[in-house]
Amino acid sequence: MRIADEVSGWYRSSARDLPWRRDEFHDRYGAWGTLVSEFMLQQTPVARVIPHLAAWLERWPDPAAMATASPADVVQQWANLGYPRRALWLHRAAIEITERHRGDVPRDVDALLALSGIGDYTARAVATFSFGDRHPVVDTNTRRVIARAVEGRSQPGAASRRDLLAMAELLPESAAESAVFNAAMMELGAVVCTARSPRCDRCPIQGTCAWVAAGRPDTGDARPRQARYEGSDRQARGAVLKALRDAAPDGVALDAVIHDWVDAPQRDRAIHSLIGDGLAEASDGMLRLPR
DNA sequence: AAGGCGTGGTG
DNA sequence: TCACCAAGCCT
Repeated sequence: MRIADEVSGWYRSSARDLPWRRDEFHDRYGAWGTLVSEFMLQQTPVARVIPHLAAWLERWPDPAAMATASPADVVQQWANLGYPRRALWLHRAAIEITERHRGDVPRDVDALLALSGIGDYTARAVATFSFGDRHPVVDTNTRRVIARAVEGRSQPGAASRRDLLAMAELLPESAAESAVFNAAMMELGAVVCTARSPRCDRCPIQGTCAWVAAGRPDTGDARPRQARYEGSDRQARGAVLKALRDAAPDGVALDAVIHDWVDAPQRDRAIHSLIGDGLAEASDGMLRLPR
């Protein structure tokens, strides 16, 4: 209760002005706008999402419009946002929404969870931030704030569904207040209670934070480490897909795809795994974005 | 359920 | 400089 009041109060006075927090954004794009923004924000920083979001929604203003696009168009428009499978999942979700829900983004969390590319975070984010319902919305920021303020640890553990219960404990009674609080916890983790250099001097709950009270101890970090990118298969996939985007719509001759790549077997693995994911297709000796 | 999956900014 | 990190999801 105390945490919610303090964090929500801080949020109301100092939240960043982001596109998806504006009334006109919701008036114009409704829950579809929220859904698209949440897909883009899955592991891509806010600053990189903003320039792409408006262009996407102008081109495909509702799920039915997106459902008529080709996978190639979607992957092309996704550009360099990263993790391009998300573009395919968003496209598939648009088709599912059109077929199962008459083109309207569902409000029910279970219906949202049943859509492609939507998990615990995105389903509850849409239900909460677009429809105003009362759910625990837990992302990496929320987990870090709870780990520190409540549990007195320097970093959260691996993501777990238990996190939903921990956040549910802190939620205000009213749906409207809980929506603000969910956004406020994410905002606090994003700009104050950051992963590396937390700005505790500017924190609204510094006085009640268990981690601060304990002297900000290093309690270790059990989160799984991200694998090295340089030299990885992921890097090769990224290079192949960039070549296909740059050469769209015709594609690239199969024997010329990232021809200078030093590790040839790795390049071939990348090509085949992209085809397996539906991010590329081969025919007539050419590799191109999927039609 | 641990590991795979892009890309770019930063402390 | 370079390892870390980012409004996660899927298998």
